[in-house]
Amino acid sequence: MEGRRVEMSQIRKGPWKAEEDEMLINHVNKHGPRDWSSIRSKGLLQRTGKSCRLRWVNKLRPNLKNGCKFTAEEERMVIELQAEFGNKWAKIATYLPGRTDNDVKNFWSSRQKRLARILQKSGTPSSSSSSKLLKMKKEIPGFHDVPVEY
DNA sequence: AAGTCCTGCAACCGCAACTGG
DNA sequence: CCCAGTTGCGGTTGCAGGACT
Repeated sequence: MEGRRVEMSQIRKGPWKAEEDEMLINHVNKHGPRDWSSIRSKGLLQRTGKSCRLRWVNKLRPNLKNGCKFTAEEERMVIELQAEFGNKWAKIATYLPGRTDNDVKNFWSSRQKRLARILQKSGTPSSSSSSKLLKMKKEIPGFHDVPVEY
């Protein structure tokens, strides 16, 4: 039996294909980075306006630092700005050329998890025996840039 | 060599904020 | 002013691929 019928919604979700990217870039080149929902109403793509905007802002826009890790300098800035503004990722991203709010958010989230792991390991003595989740045996990578509390 | 476990990232969701009719 | 549609934001999740056993 066929599981799901082909989406009645006719709205595509998930990873973007190269042709979709091309179509989106083309639209932005013609009309600028706006009118996102017209892309679907004109039948150019089966994506929601939200999805188009997100794709453009995070991956297609020119001058993005895609796929390269945050530098120590960028890391310092994020920490500092987060302390000042809180989780205002879009605002923080405006201080970091080539980085998006999603980049900053992901960076922060990963960092938080990393810190939590380290705390768990060094902090609570009893926890070391509890679950298999705690078998982070080897020393934490990048221990040098850890807390830096302010 | 082959699972299994983790991690990081792309993209989603819900709601808030804005816009124009 | 209200309402409907659109855009912006922050939190969250699913999964591909690397690390570990």
